[in-house]
Amino acid sequence: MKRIIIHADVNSAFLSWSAVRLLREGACQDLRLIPSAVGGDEKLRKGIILAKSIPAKKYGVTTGEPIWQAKKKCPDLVIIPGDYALYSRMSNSFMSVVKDFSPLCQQFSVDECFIDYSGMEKVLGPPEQAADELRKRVKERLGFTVSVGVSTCKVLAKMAGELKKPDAVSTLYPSELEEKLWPLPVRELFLVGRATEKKLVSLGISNIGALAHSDPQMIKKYLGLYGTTIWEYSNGIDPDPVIPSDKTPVKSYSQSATLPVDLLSPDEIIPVLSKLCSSLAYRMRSGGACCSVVSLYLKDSSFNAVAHQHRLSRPSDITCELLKELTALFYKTYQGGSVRAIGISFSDLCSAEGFSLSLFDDRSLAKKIIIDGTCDKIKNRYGGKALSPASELLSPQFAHLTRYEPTSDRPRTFCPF
DNA sequence: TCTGGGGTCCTAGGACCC
DNA sequence: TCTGGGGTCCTAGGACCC
Repeated sequence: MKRIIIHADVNSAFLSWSAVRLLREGACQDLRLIPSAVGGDEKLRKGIILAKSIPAKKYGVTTGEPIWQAKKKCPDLVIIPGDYALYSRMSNSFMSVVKDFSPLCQQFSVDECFIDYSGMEKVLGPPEQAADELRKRVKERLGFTVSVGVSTCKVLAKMAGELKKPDAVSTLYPSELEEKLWPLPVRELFLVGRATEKKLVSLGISNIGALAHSDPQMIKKYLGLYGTTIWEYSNGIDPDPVIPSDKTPVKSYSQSATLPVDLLSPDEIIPVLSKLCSSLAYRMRSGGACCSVVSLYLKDSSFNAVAHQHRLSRPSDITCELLKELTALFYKTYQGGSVRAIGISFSDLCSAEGFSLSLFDDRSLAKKIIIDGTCDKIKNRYGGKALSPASELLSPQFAHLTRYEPTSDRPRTFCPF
């Protein structure tokens, strides 16, 4: 059976989603049609471009660049703030339409997915026709556009979608590689970033065709396993199957925050660490997981980052245990000076099922587990702001770090641990 | 005026064991 | 006194994606 993969990608997702919402609320201007962008808050030192409209792209505005720099390129650029709750709802709506179209789909990011269409031609018609049907359905039901790519493997379907934007269907079958893929700069290939581009160019390889025709042993010698992968991609080889999203386990949880002001001492930093830890531990428990490795990174005002990690003697999902480990890592990492950003992650995950129960023999642990469980129930019922570490009283400016917890307007109560 | 946040995967070096 | 090599685990850091 011939393999057919379809890839769908929302055009300028964050910007489109905000634009659709504003139009529904009565705005007369469609942000997608003028130079515009979604940007972070400059006052909170998060002033970068998160998504831009196609007209903004024509001015050279790029995702990830500082807002002031983008405005230099395009003085009339309209900047709107991000709305993550909206994006999460829009992403879910998008995936519902896709799943309705075909259950054999894999969500690849907030605004992208793959569908395995193999063997479905007899029921739903030629893949190009089906892809166009999906494009129309999303536009009619949700009001935003997608680019859809069709090919015989995931990487080519994804690259196909890049060929024509917005609101379009493109194919990139193996027979079309020479015409459509190979003339493109090597940087356009999936997984070729700035560093790899530099190495490839130094080897005399500047377009995808040159990579496809190069000696794979030589590429492997310079770029390792990764080199073999991109060489295969350039030749349209990608056996990676479409795995439904509910069958792809989460590998790690992480949370980080750039602070509105630099912090200068452990007394200021530890409360933030505590906040991140309780928020992330809650998220991990909600996912039914325990971790065996905790990591911490600190970024100073010069953007130098240091990271340390530690393997636990046994897996844990208990907030105060995780915080104890993170605090020890902090003192190992922190050499004094200013801290601009702080991040933590929990990895090497295992299922929490039955695990906590086995720790109940230890009375002090049992207490901690009960405390976490009670806090989680309160958060689930009354929202993440219903409970906060008492340390937050000393640093209320960091209250916004819990954006992954459920929201509620109920009054907050401080919890003494 | 600078430069977010959440992920995955790979590599390399050191420790340790057999 | 001087000397092996293979395997695994742990940790730090980098590259890439959206």
